[in-house]
Amino acid sequence: MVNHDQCMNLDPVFELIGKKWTGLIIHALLKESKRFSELHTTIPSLNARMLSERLKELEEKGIARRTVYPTTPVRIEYGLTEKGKALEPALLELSKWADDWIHE
Amino acid sequence: MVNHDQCMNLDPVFELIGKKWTGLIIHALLKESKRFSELHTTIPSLNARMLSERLKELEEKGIARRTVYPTTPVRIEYGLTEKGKALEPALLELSKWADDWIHE
DNA sequence: CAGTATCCTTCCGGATACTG
DNA sequence: CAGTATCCGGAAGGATACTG
Repeated sequence: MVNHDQCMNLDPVFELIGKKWTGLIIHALLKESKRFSELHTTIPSLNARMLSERLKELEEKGIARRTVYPTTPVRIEYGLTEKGKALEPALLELSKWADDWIHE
Repeated sequence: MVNHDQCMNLDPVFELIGKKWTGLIIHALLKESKRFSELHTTIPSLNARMLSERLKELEEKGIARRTVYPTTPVRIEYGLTEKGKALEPALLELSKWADDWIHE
């Protein structure tokens, strides 16, 4: 569809992680796996429907993983796959850039 | 509005560069300044209205700069500011991640 | 060449209410 | 707790035609 150009690989990246909240969710999961409600309180301004939708997308993209622990009551945790964890350096660079250049 | 949290600085970043085409445009300008039509042919699937809109946004954010050379005919070039150029490491990391993890 | 104007459809995402 | 269903307004963005 598009020419082979070495810069073209950036477009899919932003389609994967450019949506609202996605970066925040990934960042929150980088440190450790979290339950739905933990994510919910970590990012208070993000409502449940959005969170659910984003998590489902991240699962489909192979970035996040949903694990069910059959305890009583069940414990459901979201964590990152290798692919997801591999985003850390990039997010770190973005974060650094924000520190340097975004002053409110 | 939201709690002070060290991860919160990622949200504005994606608001700045998360929109469709933005990453591609910045990447294209990293190597060298380009004219409108050059950008247009570099990213063929991006139409003129979008390109114009994104460039205007990037200017407002202080990431790109529009320079008019009063030659005949006038030559208009778009380049990156220091702030824009500072995004290179982050884009590189994202690009690396794409190479490693996005196989069609 | 370097855009702008207009139209029009799809997608996004917030609020709210409900479920096992 | 961990979500899903539904509704709905507004923004995003593609196509096309036009301008100095």
